Amino acid sequence: MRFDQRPPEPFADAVGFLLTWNGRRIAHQFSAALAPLDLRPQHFGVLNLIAAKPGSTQQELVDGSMIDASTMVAVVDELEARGLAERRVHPTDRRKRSVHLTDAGQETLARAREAANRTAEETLAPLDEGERETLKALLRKL
Amino acid sequence: MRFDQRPPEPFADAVGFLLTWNGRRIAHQFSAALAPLDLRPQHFGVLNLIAAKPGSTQQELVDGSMIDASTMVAVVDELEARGLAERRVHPTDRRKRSVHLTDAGQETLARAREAANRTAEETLAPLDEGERETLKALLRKL
DNA sequence: TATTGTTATACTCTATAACTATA
DNA sequence: TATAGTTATAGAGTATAACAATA
Repeated sequence: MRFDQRPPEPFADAVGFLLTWNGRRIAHQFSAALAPLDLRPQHFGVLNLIAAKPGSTQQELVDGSMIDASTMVAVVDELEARGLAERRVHPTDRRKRSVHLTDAGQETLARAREAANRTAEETLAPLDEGERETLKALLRKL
Repeated sequence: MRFDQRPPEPFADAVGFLLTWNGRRIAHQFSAALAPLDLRPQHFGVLNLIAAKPGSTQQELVDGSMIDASTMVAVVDELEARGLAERRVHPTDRRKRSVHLTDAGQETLARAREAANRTAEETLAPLDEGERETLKALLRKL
């Protein structure tokens, strides 16, 4: 899908289309903003979840995200392979793994958050502060 | 991706996330609404383009949509195989194909438009008329 | 029996590149 | 040489189902 052109006119009138199109466009830009850090949106989301609750089990990460169990394994695998997170044995249940951030993971998360904020700022530039709040409120209502 | 649950709280505060999530959710519902007619959103879009300009070449359909040329071949193939559209020889350029709707295509398009409107109505139910206009205006600005 | 994590696999969707026939 | 349409193929991304270890 190309985002370098305006959406074709016949469609630009439908709210649903506008939402879908803008949603994809923003997801795409967000993804591009994380690329220099070698992260995809999923990694960013999971890093945030771990930071919010260190020692989460993978099941908890699945519940807190919209990623299914087998994909979560792959995401945590990648984070672990790159030294951003680590699996530890769970204190009371040997089936479970407690997932924690490493120091490198903390740093990478901080930089990713900066990148995310910068992109959000760029994307929302056409809207002033009040308009952003209005948009957020409307989207929450949906 | 599951849309049967609310988005996880830590993310629900970011406008970008809300846009992406709602965009996907709506695309998903739209897709589901077209499924009984055995159409995917792409088919619907292309049917609309043909209806707007009967006899369009596939290149014109590509330019008017966000679908690339090889995918367009597949979409038109499917429409043609199901008797909704047909390729005719182009009057002046034998490389080109003029794509037209059949009567069945017209009817299916009409029913698809109804389904699309119905779904849009359901999805946007939480918003009153003024709010919908505001949302549309904000999304156009982005 | 049920759950956690895992693996292997299949499936969807789309883009890329190469080909043909025409211009 | 360039363009319209086509085909074959490869890639990303995700979901499904089956499995081992543990509860």
